[in-house]
Order: sequence, then structure tokens, then C-alpha cells
Amino acid sequence: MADEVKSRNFIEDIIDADLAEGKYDRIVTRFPPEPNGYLHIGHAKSIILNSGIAREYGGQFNLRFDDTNPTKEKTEFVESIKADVEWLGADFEDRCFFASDYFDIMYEKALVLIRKGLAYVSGLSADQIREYRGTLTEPGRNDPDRDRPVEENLRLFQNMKDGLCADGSMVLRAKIDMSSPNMNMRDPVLYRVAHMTHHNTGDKWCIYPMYDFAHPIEDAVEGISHSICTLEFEDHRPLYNWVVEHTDWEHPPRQVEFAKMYLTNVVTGKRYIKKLVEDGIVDGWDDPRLVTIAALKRRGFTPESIRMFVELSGVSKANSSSDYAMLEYCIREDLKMKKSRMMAVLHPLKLIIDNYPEGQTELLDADNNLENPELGKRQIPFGRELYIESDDFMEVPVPKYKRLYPGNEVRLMHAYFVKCTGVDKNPDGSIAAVHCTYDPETKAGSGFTGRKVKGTIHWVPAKESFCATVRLYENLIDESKGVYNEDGSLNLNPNSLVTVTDARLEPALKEAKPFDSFQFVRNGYYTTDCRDSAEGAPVFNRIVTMKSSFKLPS
RNA sequence: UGGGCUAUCGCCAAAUGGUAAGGCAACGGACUCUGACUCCGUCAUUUCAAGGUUCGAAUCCUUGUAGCCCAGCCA
Repeated sequence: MADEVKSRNFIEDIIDADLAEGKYDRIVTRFPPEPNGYLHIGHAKSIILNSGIAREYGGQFNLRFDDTNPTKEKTEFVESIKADVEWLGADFEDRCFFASDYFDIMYEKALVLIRKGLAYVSGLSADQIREYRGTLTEPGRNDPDRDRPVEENLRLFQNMKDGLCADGSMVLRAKIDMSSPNMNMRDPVLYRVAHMTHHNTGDKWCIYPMYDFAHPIEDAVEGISHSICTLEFEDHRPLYNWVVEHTDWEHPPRQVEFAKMYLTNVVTGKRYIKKLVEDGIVDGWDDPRLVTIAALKRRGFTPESIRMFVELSGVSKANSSSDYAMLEYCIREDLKMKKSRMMAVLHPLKLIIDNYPEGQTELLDADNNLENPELGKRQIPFGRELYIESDDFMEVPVPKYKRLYPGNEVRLMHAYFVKCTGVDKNPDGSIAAVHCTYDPETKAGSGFTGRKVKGTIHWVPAKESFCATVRLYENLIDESKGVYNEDGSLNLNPNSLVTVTDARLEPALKEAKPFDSFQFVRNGYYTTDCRDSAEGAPVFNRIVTMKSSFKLPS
């Protein structure tokens, strides 16, 4: 369905043109995360885009960890990222690579640049380099070491590699143009010294390549045709091309940029998510209020729904923010035919059927999903006392109200018609229980057509239902208000999480397994929380509420 | 005020000089054993603004305006 709707995007136009010109005979893409955190919905866009293009053109998609900076990267993130990419259905087959696998090649290519007189070793400090770089409006000044002879550069670079230089004392710089209006071209640093143990290469290296030098080489080594990245790298493209051009490749890759995905009403951005986790505002990287892949999974989103969302959102170069409602639409759309529709009462109100024999129970047949018979049936115990949703009853109905009120008849889903006859009140005037009578003729599935009712309400048996914890999540924070203000203070919506502990669920739900999702009739879509439900009674997390078009007049 | 990029409905997004697709949201109505789903219908005489070229402009030109990115030995 989503495929039919999907328009061609500008990246596909670029690829088509390149193919037509014969620039590439095969399309190869990659997803190159740095293993320094968990993946979120924004990464999902890149993963789905890149793998989707490879699949569409019969090409190849690689997963590659961009691990060129050992000070920030951890092995623990490698596994989680890999799992998330697989979960999303992006097929990299056996091609999970590491930039650090190419350190030898990168070193050789650095030597090539030095020999061509296009790179030199600089002894300037980090502060001096910044100073020499100039500003946005003023050109930079040449490095005093810029014209160092090739032989000396070679010797010094060898020293850097051999561990003879202290961290920060020497760097290798490209010789490009210190007066370029593009800051990235003002003799960028190619290699820095860092005596640090790398998660993959251990202590083999004490010099590490910078992103701008490493990335084009990583792409070229893997035969990437289109290096698809986000907009902030647009200014780096001239440098990307410079590196590729001077390091001699038969089929140089091409960088193409697209706009990142932002979502309304949630915190996107690794930086903010990281802070929420570290500050303990949320439980962890998979807190269901977050939009990390792990959180979306825990909350009950399916890979299909996320893929649909990304495809529906489209790809362009305009900064934009997709509506959270569209994500909800996608999960509703994905789940509605493939999940059981169960009854759960979040705010119970007792319903007593006065003319139903005391002590009697019967088992009623119910389709798990009326629109999809393949999901089978279940049996629900029915008796004299039930719980209904408290807002399915109004003592004084508002106009157009079609559920239960004194004198009105409604259908109990999967069961009988009941007619409200009165209410019991507590001393404080609140409603203790609702009384009604039922009509045995109207049993569900009996083919009764004698009369119709306007409303259907859901219920659970008072005796055999069970209590469960149901969590309703609002999106954590409205990003438009700022997660963290400029002064570092935090804006947090205190109503971001509501836990309903007296919810009553029908017996069949006792057997729910972790990650099972259900539609709770009129209360939306829920999934069992695999993290908390292991400890006892199931915990249900709301994925999304159903649309409700009836609002009480105020 | 140096450079790069962007601007089409509340939110995304097509349209490649030929007379503004589609989806989400919203709103009507029909249907209904979920006020859901489904189905039907409504929703940009106008594309950031102002000029210009053209038989014809969202698309080309000019001049503005607004937003995003860049001064890490991060990616």
C-alpha cells in the first residue's frame, strides 16, 4: 500500500541520471553509525532509505560502524545497533564492517597525499590551529609548517605513527586553501595522535583518521556508489570529493544529502535523549516515552509500521518535522487486521443484570478480530455482574450520547442487549453500580433482528477478570518548548505518564506474552511490556489510542 | 555582515515552462456487535514577497524576506 503511494524522491532521480550516464554499473549504499549511543527514529529513516534504495536497484547495502574516534565509542553500542538494524528489516547479509578495518588502507592513502605534496605534518597546537583558521568572514593564515618538504613530512608522520609524538603535539593536515570561504577546506586535519585503546584494533594505532578523511575512503573501499547522508554534511562534500580525487579510486563514490527526520511532540536528537537517560528523567534507553528504536519496539511498534512511516514521510532537502499522528496512523494501520481485539476496562463501573440468574455463568464465543476470521475465536465468561467502562454510562445523557443511560438499551459486545433500569449510589452521591435487565433473545450470533440499538459497549466479567497495570504514555516532552532551556533547566510535562492500576482485563489476556499487542476495544492499541511483565502480572503499555470522534459537549 | 542549503494546505510531499498529485490531520455524511474500521464528500484560483520574461510561470530572470548548517585534533 505504502509503495503505491510513495512518490519518487530526488535521490532516485540522481541515481537514475548517474546510471543513465554510465557512472555506475551497480548501486551500493551503506548505513554508517558511530557506535556511541542507541539508534532512534531519525536513524531509521537513513537505514530504511539506504537499504530501500539498494533493494530497489538490485544493489547492495552495507552496515558499517564509523569507529574512528576511540574516545567516544563503546562495544556495547555495536550490538544494540546491529540488533536494531536487523529488527527494522534492513538486510546487510554478512556485510557488517568497521571503519577501523581500513586503518591500514587509510594510512597508505595518507602517505599518497604526502608524497603528492598535498598533506603536511603540523606542529601547531589545537588552539593555534583554530586561530590560524580565521573566522566565517575573515580568511585564515597559512600554517608555518605548510611548506615542509615531503621527506620531512614522511619522517614526521612515521614518528606520529610510531608513538614518538604526544597527544595533541602533531597532526597531519591537508594542503588545500586557507582562504576558502568553506571552512572545511582550510587545510583540514586528517590525522590526530591519540594514545588510546580502540575497541576493535586495540593498541595497534596511536594515530586516528578524522571523519572527513576516513569516510570517503571507507566508502571507496566498499565500492559504495552513493554515500547518502544528512544535510549538515553538504559543506563537507567538496572535501569528500577532494579526498576521493587525490587518493586514486577507479569508481569514486558520490555523496548525496537529505534532510533529517524530526517528529512533532517528542525528543529527537541523540544529544537530548542521552541527557534524559543520564539525568534519570527516563528509565533508560528503551523508556517507552522515547523514540529510540528500542523504546518503540518495547512499546509495541512493529518494524512494518516504522517502515511505512518513513516511506509516507518522504525524502527531501527541506528541514521538516513529521506529525506524530502519522506514526500513530501507521501502527494502527499495521495492527488492525493482524491483532486480536480484546476487552479491557480501564475505569471500572459495576453493572448488575437483575434478571440474570444469580450464580450462573456461561461461556460466550467471540471472534478475536471480526474483520479477520483467521485470528480465531475465544470464549469469554459471562455472568450477572460485570464491569463496564465508567464513561460508557451517564446518568443524565448529553445530546447524541448513544451508550448506556437510564431507560436506554445497548449491546454488550459479544453478548446481549441490556437496558438500564437504575443506579445505586454511594453516600457521597457517586455511582456505586448500574442496574439493568438483559434480553436472552438478543444473544450475539443468534441472528436476532427484532430491534436495533445505537450503541455497543465493552465489558469484563466481574468475577473472572483480573487486575492489571496499564500505562498510558503521553509523549515525553513537547520539543517546541525545548527539552532543556538555554540555561540548562529542564522543561518536563509531569503528565507524561499515567498508570492505571485498577484496570480490569478479560481472562484471555492473562496469557499474553511479552511484545504481544492487542487492540483494547475503544481504548486503543496496547502491548505487553516485556521488561516489567516478567516480574508477575502483565503490564500493558499503550502504543496508540484509537481515534475518538465523540466528545462530550462541555 | 563569508560560504552552503531550503521555502508548495495545520504536518509531510509531488509537479523538471502547459494551467497545483497523494498521504496524515481536520470537518460533513453513510454504515457498524468498538463513536474504531470501511465507504462517500469537503479541504491551496494559488506555491515566502515584489517586480520582470512568456501565448502560458510553483518552475526562468531580478531584487528582497525568512529558516537551517559551517570557525572540533567529534561524526
